[in-house]
Amino acid sequence: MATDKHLLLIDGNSVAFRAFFALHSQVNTFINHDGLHTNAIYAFNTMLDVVLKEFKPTHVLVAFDAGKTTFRTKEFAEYKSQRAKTPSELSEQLPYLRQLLTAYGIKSYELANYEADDIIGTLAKEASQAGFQVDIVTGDRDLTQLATAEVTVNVTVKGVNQTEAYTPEHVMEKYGLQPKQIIDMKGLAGDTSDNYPGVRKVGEKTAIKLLKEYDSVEGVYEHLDDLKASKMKEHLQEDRSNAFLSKKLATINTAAPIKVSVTELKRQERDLDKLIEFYKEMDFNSFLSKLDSAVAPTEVAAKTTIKFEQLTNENIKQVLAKFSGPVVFYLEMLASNYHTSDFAGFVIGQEDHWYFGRDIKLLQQPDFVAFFADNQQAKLVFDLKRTFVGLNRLGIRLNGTTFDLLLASYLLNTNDNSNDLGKIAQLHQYSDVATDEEVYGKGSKKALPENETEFAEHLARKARAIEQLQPKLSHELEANDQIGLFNELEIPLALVLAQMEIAGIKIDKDRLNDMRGSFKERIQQIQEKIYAEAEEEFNINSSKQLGAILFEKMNLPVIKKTKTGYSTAVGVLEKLKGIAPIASDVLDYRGLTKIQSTYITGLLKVIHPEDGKIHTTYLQTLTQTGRLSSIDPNLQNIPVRDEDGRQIRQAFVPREKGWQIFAADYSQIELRVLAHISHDKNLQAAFKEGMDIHASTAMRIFNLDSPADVTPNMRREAKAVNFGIVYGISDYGLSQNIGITRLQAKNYIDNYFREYPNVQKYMTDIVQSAKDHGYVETLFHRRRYLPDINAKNFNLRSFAERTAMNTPIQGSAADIIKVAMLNMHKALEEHKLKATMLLQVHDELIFEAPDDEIPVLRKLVPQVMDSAVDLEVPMKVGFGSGPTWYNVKD
DNA sequence: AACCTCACG
DNA sequence: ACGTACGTGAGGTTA
Repeated sequence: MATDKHLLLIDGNSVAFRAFFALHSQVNTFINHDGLHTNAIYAFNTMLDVVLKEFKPTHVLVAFDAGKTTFRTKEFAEYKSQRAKTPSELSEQLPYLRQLLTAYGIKSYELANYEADDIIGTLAKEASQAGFQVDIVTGDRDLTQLATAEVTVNVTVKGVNQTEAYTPEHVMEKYGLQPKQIIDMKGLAGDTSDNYPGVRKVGEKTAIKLLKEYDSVEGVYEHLDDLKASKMKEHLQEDRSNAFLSKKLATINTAAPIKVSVTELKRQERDLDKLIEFYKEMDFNSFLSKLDSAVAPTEVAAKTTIKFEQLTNENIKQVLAKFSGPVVFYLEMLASNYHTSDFAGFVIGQEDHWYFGRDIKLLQQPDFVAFFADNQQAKLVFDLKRTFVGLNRLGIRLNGTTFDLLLASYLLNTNDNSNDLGKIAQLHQYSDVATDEEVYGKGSKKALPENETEFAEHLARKARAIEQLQPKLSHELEANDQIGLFNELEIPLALVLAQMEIAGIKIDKDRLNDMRGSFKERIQQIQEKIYAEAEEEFNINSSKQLGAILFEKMNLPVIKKTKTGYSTAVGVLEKLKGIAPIASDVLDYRGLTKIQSTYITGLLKVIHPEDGKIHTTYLQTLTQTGRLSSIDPNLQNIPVRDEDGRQIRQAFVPREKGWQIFAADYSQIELRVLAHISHDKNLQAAFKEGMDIHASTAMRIFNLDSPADVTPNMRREAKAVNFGIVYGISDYGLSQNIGITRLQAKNYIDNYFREYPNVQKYMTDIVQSAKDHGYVETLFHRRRYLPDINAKNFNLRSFAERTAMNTPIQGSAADIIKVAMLNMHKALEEHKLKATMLLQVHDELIFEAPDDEIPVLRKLVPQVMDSAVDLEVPMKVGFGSGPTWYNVKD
């Protein structure tokens, strides 16, 4: 494909717009020293680097819109008139984009009365006739009408760093239309964002159907008489002129009177002096340091120098004695699992005195051990839990941590959930530290740099970044009213989680091995049955092959399709059960193989060879709501709903004979949280009276007088409504979930909101608050930004709205159990119990304890969990114990 | 690496 | 008209 004639055309306004919203959540952190917003410039620059690298064009042009009036507004005064004004934070950035492009040696162009689209269309045509390969980059799908064999239209997805390439084939795949029919589709469907009408009640779907039949708008109207009488036909007739007008508006002009020719667009070298000046003006330190490494490519990307000294047995005493005030400590482990990873090295220091060591035994020197144990000696770290576990493996107890850069960054913005110090530093405008990928590489090539100085300097830079970012992030936490959440919840919780991970849970390996044998036989039997039914052998695990068998060979009805083929998901197979026994067998097969691969062999693989336990890793800084997640292995999704899978829990046992597993869970914690934050009297009454909440909801939404009138099916439906409420309900979602019509679902929801009016008020208010502030909060001030809450795109916006409703509920529940865990950990210590907290599964805590402590736990655990917070409704905690996790019962 | 499927709260 | 339930992780296949 390499050619010496490759033209890249960028739709400047459209990409700038996408760039602006890609970093919209950070619009107030991307401000330069003159108070100029820079988020769109930054993201635009990133995009530019990506596409230049990807397409390696010889010629480049960025086209901009010239102004509001164009030949289209002459045609149709309302064109784009509904469009909200470009935010001033964005429009102030546009002139600087031109500066950036100039420094990059790239021409930009605009033309009075024409839009950027028309410039691009005209040049694309001209260039492809002149033998150029052309790539267009835009955020606007309308441009896919320009796709040809020579012209590829790359539409930005997920921000601006990724594009989807529309060739004519891809347009066909996506829409089932040829590129030139895109304008016919727009003609019929109209475009709300550009504010032209199309035909009433005709959307993309209907338009595509019509065009497949009649090819074009003209074709549709020529054959209008063939259509049988319908509302749609009436609309088509009435809106005929709109359809033709809309098509005209959607059509890109490929003969605009432009004054540049392709040959003038040859890409020039970047003007490094200009670019450096520009980046300094914008405070783009990360781009600056990249530029440095481009100028002097052998050096690690960082712009200042750093000094360090080797730590040795001889100087430890003096080094430690000299410290005063908070000390930064960073321990490096390269492998993904820190419970088993080798130690690579460490750095310790303060105020630009950094001490580096590769020999981990140095840390075990008594002065050092005492230093770590000293609660009065403040330490600053990155990833406290990881550091605690690492030191614990060396027999060292870490106390006195006052700051964790990773945790602080997560609380400030859960959207930036990287675990890489370098990346996090960059997000906070600190660029003097490389990312691990830059220094160590990735995948199989990940390794320490050969040059030890480079390694030491990388660690020293990390330490310095922690120290320098601490005041800024602490200040931001304070501004967000999150100091309590940070100091009193997440920091101490990191230590509790670390100790749970370290404790691990004992596994009965023999039990798992026995199960492996019996599952293997059952799988074999059912596999043979399926082969017999299919009359051939195939890979049942392959949804593609399975689809071919079911829907092509056996001709079963296609219920649902996925992007790539036939869906064979549970719901589909359930529907086929009645007509084809093979569907039911495939379901059984899937159930068994899932248990076998994920839970039996999967868990056997991660049993620690020395202690026979499984040590999971909790991710404390990942979820958007404040929940934990569990990996390597995930112990938060061990089967419980089906009996076959549930038996896996028989392998989770106490670490010693004469001990038991004890488990306690919050009942309906999310609905209780909702009752609390909505102050809804009716919902609160149900909890205060200790009613069965789903039955209570059923009585209200079905208007029943007595609990005895609630049928099991009513309770089931009411339960689904309660779930739906928590998730941010929609009639469609509810109707799908319980198999009723959308109208019925809407009816249920209306009834619900009538019975629980303050819940409805909460939903309305929280969405409005999210729109006003850009984020929502939990009871404990955990924050989630919702950059899409004001999006024009219906899907993005709706999703953000549901998230706004759900996050305070799910997140507050997460806060509450975290408090309970802290208090529980303290209580076990205070009561000097041997009992150990092992696992957390969102609303549930699992312990192991000697038999004689079980009666103590039965009182203590519910009491501690109950009193974690004081809500307007009571908490309820269920609990039980038994010889294995499977057998816990009251 | 992306997709599908399915395990949990 | 739009097309969905909220939050996760892992194994297997396919590209």
